[in-house]
Amino acid sequence: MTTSAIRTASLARRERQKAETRQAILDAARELFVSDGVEATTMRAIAAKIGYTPTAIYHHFRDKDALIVELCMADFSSLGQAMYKIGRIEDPVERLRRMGLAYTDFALDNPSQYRFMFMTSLKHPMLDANGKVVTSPDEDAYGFLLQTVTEGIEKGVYRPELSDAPELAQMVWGGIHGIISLWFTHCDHPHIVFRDPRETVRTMCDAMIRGSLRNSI
Amino acid sequence: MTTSAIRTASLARRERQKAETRQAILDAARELFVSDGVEATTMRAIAAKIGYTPTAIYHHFRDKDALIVELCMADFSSLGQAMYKIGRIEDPVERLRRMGLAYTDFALDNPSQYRFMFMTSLKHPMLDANGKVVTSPDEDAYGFLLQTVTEGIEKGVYRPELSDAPELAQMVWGGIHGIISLWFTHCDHPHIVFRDPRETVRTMCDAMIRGSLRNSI
DNA sequence: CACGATCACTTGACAGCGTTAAGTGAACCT
DNA sequence: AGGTTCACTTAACGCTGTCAAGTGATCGTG
Repeated sequence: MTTSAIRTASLARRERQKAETRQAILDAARELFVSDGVEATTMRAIAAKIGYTPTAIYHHFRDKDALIVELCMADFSSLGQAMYKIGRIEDPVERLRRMGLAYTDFALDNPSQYRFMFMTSLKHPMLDANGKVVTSPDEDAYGFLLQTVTEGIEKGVYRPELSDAPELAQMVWGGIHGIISLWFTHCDHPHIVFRDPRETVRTMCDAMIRGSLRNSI
Repeated sequence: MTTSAIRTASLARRERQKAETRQAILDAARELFVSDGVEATTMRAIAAKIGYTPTAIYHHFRDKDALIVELCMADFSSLGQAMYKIGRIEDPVERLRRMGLAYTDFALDNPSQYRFMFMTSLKHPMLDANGKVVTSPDEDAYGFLLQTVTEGIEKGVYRPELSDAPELAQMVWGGIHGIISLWFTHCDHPHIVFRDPRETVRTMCDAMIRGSLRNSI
């Protein structure tokens, strides 16, 4: 083994070890965020879970928010992939409906992630080292939604007054998001009997789509 | 002046003074909550604003949450009154539409209040001294909504499969809430161009109602 | 081999938070 | 005049996120 080979090998090991503790921090943080909530999870608790001191975390992440954002990015990616799978469906209206239901499943299956993905405004949104916003187009769920409603508009399936793709997209997204987030924050309300959010979303999608089509059925 | 008259007079003055500082705390808290947000507002800041020490607040409110809830109650009342005014409209469908728009106006005109009314889960919901939930029926906005959709169902204006009033109510409420809350948390998002939420809500109400009516127009 | 540098990590602290036990002093009733 | 009440203060507690300074193993180089 040459000296340079040893050098690179040891360097690689150092970097691998650093990456490992970084990942350990992420794993511990994710677990605590999910079980206790983001706000209630302390840097000290995350550190204790992996046997480090709290300050060790700051060698891997600028602050608590950066840690949250990092986990957020992974979640956006997996949500985007769930949307991507549905992209195959030919009919843009049926695809829109299915995307809505898949989005709802994602939210209800990952409530804690959903909370900090869509129910909080993160201070520094996901920026990479160059300061550019990180979103690979393959994973951009909103992009998929926008494209799906655009296809519908171009095909002329929607009523003529519904020609603004962003408005249509935000109507659908917002509508579903509202049912989900209201459920998350208020399902225990003593005076309101909440219906199963999946059912309500389904009903909403049907009503909203039916009311948006040119040929009302 | 009799002694008993003096007694009651001084007692009344004491109580009035206590009520005044209590109100001063509420006013200061409201102002800071609105300008800085609930989370960012500290008990110390509220106290400083009215020239007291932080601990003084605890003689009037059990904790910070109780302070928030107290303000919340006033806001629920004024939202309820806004809904009540619309109650006169005869046609339950048009009334529903107008309630949606009024709700949206309330939310966008009082963003900070809306945030902690509907976008956070309060630990101890509004309970009075007897432990009963405080909501005078005249001010229960959700009750008005429920009644309005119920009237529509009874009149037979909605499609037969939409016969569950709570589901219908939560569909409408959730849908509007989603557009509003998404706007609040994400309107500054660098990659998403948000449409005016009032417009989007209007479009949604139209589409949702059209898609829910028995006689699709 | 020895020496200085690197760097992941620790120590010990800081300021700020919500909250509380104990104390103070003016107004009150007897 | 003396005792009680009570709105309010003082001083602290334990908690948080965060950081400056230090440590020690590992490393490249004379």
